Amino acid sequence: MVISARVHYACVAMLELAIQSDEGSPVAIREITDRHGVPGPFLVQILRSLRALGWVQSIRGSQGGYRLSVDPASITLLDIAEAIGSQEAGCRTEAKGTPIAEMLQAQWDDAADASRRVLGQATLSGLVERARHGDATMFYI
Amino acid sequence: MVISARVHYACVAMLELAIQSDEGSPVAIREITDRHGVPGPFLVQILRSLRALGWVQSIRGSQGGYRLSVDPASITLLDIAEAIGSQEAGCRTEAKGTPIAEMLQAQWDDAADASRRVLGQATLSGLVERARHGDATMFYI
DNA sequence: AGATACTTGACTAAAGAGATCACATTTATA
DNA sequence: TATAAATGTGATCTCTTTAGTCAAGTATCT
Repeated sequence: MVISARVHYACVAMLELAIQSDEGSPVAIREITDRHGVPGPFLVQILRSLRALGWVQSIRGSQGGYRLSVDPASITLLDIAEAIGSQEAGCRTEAKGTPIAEMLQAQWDDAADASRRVLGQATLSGLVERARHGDATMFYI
Repeated sequence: MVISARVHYACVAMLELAIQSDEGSPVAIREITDRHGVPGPFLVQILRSLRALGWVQSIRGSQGGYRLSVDPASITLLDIAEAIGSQEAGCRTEAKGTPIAEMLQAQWDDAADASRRVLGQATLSGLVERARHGDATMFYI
């Protein structure tokens, strides 16, 4: 499970949208880039992917922006990492299927599963809750 | 924890040496490449790294080869992955230290730790034992 | 001597990550 | 209706890492 900048930014964006999903107005890209120092055009690219997944909705024009279009309790960091990230988990060794290689592969898979289990339990809503209770500086607005 | 081909091959090599550590004669690179289809010159490069770590010993000349120079019970897959692999675990996000970013970072760290815990328990001797008992085809010679 | 096997250092090709840009389109609001 | 504020789209670019290669040299057993 490799966490690239792309995946990290995608999670930041989803969390920002989840936090502000109560309020009616959509969130502009600028709001996110300003707060997190994410390169603007790069975030656009990532939001496009998120939109293609049906997880966010975009509103064009003045006062436009993005809004979460799914229940934040139904999306985990694992979902985002697997949807946005590229490599198909673990190691693609191929080569010859010797017993040693197979045994190793099983270990790599076990390790990857352990990571996945952790990330699969972190829902957006859970993280938002945690942030709200744990740290007062989470309240913007 | 990313398992590159380099790390995988390093583990294959260490396991091969561990299996044949009983016998007096060293193991030639050819024996390993023949059995596992690893590109020869690439394996040489990897064995150099392992030698620099003090984990294997090389014997030059005819009838030469490599031999394990540490207790196979003292080396885990995690040790090999961290020594041979490049990236310093997890995600180097930097950017701004917002609460969201920190919270995410903690999750990435948790996930990486979960992987490490799995690999940290897989010692070479443990794997060799398992292979010997679980699968008769492990016996070469 | 000669075959076998490791030593060393430099080198290359391909892929992926992380952006960046220009230009088009949509919409609220004055 | 003009305009500013936003997103939409596709192409492109550079840098780093990964995987793998090559050539020439050195040591040792038989």
